[in-house]
Amino acid sequence: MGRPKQFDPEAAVEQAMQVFWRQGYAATTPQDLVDALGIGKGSLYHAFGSKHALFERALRRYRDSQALAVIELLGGDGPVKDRLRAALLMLVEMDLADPDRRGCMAVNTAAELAGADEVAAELVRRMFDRTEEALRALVEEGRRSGEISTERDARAVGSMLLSTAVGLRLLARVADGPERLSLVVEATVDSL
Amino acid sequence: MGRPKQFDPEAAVEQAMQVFWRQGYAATTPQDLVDALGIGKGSLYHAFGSKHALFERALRRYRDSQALAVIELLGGDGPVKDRLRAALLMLVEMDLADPDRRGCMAVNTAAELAGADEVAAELVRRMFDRTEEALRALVEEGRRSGEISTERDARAVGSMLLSTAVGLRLLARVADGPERLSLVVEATVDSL
DNA sequence: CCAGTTCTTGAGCTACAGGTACAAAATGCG
DNA sequence: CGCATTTTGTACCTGTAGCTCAAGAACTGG
Repeated sequence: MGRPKQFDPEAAVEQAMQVFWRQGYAATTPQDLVDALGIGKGSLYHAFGSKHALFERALRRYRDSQALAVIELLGGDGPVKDRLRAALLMLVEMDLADPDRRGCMAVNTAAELAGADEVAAELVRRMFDRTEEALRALVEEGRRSGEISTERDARAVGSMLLSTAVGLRLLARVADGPERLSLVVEATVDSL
Repeated sequence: MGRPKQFDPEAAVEQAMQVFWRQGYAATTPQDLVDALGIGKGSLYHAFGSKHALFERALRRYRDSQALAVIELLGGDGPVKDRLRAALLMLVEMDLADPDRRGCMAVNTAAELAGADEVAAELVRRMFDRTEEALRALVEEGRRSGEISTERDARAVGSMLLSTAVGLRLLARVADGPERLSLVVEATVDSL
């Protein structure tokens, strides 16, 4: 029924995600989006309704593609500390390899919109919650296997690891080299 | 020597800092600034030149007033761990007590502008460097007094603490309560 | 092949961002 | 007091943000 779409909406959201990720919400103009998606302005608004709605879809896409990837990495096998180190190092490498140094979109969104956009804030909150949950599960696994001390509360350690990881990704935005970030990873793993 | 200014430039920069801190750079309009500073648009541009120049001054003011306060807290006396805990808890309390939940302006600026504004990025980088340096000095003091293990590199631990503190302040932007953040502080201090 | 539906494009719209121009007003100086 | 100098308020300017709409193109069912 009706004329078929001439573009793939998912691909368009993907492109929008890349732009929002690089520039943030406020600094991204409809023209930026039109250029990146390769469709007319009318199509954009017809398909997505508003800049904000498109941002929301982009952020959900980020969650489903990027944020989950890290969590899955934590759930692999092998020594717990090795998994944690591998996951953190992957973040560092990804962040530094990105020519635009965009860091983590959830982190950037928290910093930019937490106070003004409750929908975005809630999405980010949940992403953080999921990540923290995965970290806590990893810690508990390590406690069971004897790799991690049982002295400290697993929940507290999980929260601390989330905090460190979030800080790591923010520092990656201004870091002038990999040394410091790698040190953070080592010190963090060693602290368990 | 000409007509004297009818407003205090430093007080104006202070107000501008509050606005930028709350809303970020891109989301702040000249009108917002005019309203907050209580001066005419002509005076604003005559005195500060551009929105960006005013932002830069606001960020420097943030560094000199806010960022240095934390560093000074670390340099007090008493047990090292107590000082660290007190400093981190103060951050948490301040961040949660703020009705606008603005978090740390340096962190927010890093997230918003690191990729697009080298001047701002450099300012933030230096703030982070100074904080990290203070944390490292604290760790070294703790090592000398026997409060902190000498197994791990002091520089690495200092970087890790910076990362955790930065993460903490970002999480404060979306946190729904104090529990989790307090857990992070305890786990961090206990990890030393 | 026509009716009804959905999509596309680009022009156009209102409001405001970000800044400039300028003349009036307020000073110190000789 | 006249003068140069600086500040102030307001009007004004250009460009663009963010969105809407009209006109038509591409489809489907009957």
